[in-house]
Amino acid sequence: MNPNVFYGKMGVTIKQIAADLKLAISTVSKALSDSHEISPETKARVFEYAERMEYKPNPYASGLKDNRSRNIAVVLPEIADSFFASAIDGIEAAAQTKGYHVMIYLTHEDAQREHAIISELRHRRVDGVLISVVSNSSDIPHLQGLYEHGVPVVFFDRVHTAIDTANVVTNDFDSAYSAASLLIRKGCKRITFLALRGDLNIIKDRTAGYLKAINDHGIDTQLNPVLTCGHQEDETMTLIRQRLTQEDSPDGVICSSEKLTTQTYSVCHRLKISIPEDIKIIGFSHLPIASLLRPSLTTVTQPAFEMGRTAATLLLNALDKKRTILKKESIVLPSMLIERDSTG
Amino acid sequence: MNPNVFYGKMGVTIKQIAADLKLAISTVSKALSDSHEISPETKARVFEYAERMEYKPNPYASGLKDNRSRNIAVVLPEIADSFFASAIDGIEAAAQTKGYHVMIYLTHEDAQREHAIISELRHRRVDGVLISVVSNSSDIPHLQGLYEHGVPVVFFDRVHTAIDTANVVTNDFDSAYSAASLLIRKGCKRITFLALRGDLNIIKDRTAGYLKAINDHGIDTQLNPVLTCGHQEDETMTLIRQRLTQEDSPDGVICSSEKLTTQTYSVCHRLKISIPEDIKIIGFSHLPIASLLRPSLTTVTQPAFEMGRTAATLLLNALDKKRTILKKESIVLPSMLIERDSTG
DNA sequence: GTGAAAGCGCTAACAA
DNA sequence: TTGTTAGCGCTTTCAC
Repeated sequence: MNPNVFYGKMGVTIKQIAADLKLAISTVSKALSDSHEISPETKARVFEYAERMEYKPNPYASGLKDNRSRNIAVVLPEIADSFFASAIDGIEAAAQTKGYHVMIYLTHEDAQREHAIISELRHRRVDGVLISVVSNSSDIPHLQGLYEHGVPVVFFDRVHTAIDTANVVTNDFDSAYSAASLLIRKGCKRITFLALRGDLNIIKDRTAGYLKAINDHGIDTQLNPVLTCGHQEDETMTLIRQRLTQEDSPDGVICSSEKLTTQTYSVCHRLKISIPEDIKIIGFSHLPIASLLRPSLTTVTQPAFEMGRTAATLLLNALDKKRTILKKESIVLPSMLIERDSTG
Repeated sequence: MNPNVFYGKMGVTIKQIAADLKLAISTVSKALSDSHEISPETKARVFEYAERMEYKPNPYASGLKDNRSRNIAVVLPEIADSFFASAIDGIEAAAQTKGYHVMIYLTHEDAQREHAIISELRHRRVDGVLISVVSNSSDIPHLQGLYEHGVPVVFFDRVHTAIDTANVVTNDFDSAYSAASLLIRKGCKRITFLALRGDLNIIKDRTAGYLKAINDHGIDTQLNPVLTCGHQEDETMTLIRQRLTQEDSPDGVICSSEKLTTQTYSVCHRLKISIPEDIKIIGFSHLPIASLLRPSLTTVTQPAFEMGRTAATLLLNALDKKRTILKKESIVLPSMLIERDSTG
């Protein structure tokens, strides 16, 4: 069969159906939406014919009227992080049940890229935006603009509190507090907290929780510092290696992100520092295979799927009611501290 | 500030600009597209005003004309698998550079869901589709229909050869052959190949490569069987556990998917079967942290990012040329067998 | 109960 | 060089 037969064969339009059935376009439109002002016979004819022709309304044509596409955007720093992968899973689940479609945008921790993406989203390609930001200090005006122009925004995980909208987070402060307390309880005297450069609320909260625990236990803060790492892999690995080989090297580490966690493990493996004997490690990570690591990793595990689903549901509910301004609220879903072998 | 001030404040339209500048709509349109038939002065005025008003064309309004949205769909079994996460990364990278937008659909290994999604995509919400199918036996008519109705389809990884379009795969047969050869070389006498239920080309190819290796080495096929697992976690774990505890239990396992790999590791850990002494393991997996597992895992690692990017590029190039029928071709990107401790 | 017509935001053929 | 008009596919008044 010649493939060109099909070339450009588009779906049937309402116009086509109207012509074929010798009806007015509006009659067909009403019939298809099961309007009461159309006779049962006509409806039947139209339905049957539409079915046979596999008619499907063009979503963007209908959307043109009320300016909706039923598309939402998800803007993320990266996707290779299992937290974000699971979050997307949750978002997609919520979207599918509500008849929305999910567009993915990756910022790769680059504020400029994020900026470009946000700008692009002003064009009304999507009805709303779910975002986990690159940094707190960047791009507030743009996000604010997006929001003000009728594209609602819901933050999740990495939030901007400067913008008055809904967000979904986890209890970062408390989790870090618990993590530090665990290490202290396990006898660690020189803990290092690995923070992430970039002015992020979640990192600030985790750091604060850690410091509070150190303080509450009356421990020397000098010996239990915070080490701030960047997003560059080589640089960070070097930093971690230096820290683990210096004099008075730490006997406990809390890694505030998934990447930092795996990087720390790598360094320990290479330097043959044994976990948990020489050093105990806790990672903020959603890794499903934490238990298969060498040794199995004690984690603060975020409710990633639920956070994604909750954020999406908040957004979608608003959209369904055609509300583009969301009540400022913060939904906090708890993380879990799961003890495994890396804390001995 | 009262948030309601902004409620529903949409972007400026070309109509608005025309009215404000006392120009015809078409003049503005042409000016904005830098048409040669508009005077420099008018252009300047329009540009400047559009800039000031932050005018952005509505993508779906323009798309209505030529029936394009510049959206593409990516249909995947799951996202928690690091292969697919990386593939999305590659797809998104290609899309961003070409000005396309990526929509994600998750089938969760469910043929019905896949079917529903494919149907939905017929509605011209997207200009093209990248898909990694749930199964070979399902849904050919629907995909064919999609394709024939002018929505080009490119398969990647899990392909349908029944449809005459482009696809991107990796050298599954050869990789499995190499994997089996490695185990044989390492002295394994009773290898089990864990296949995945569901009529997938990649699994068939991997299985075939494995069997060929067994044959080529003149080894007893009875003692080196293929065990087919399902997608249900509990069921699969039980199956694996039974296999590893039976009489004449295997001294080598090749896991044909990422999930099977981690499940096999879990079982070994629980049963305290030591890798690689009691059993050697190779996994088809893109896991970035394979080296951190206990013990580090020998993998067949797919070029996930490249596969995604290549598939997207094929599709996008066709779309740019308004070709909706793609030449039937198969691009094969090589996987890498990376030896680590799990094969001793 | 059905149809004509306007309009969503934009492009493009054709007039002026 | 600029403006008028028609039309993309669909919805929604408003007439008949």
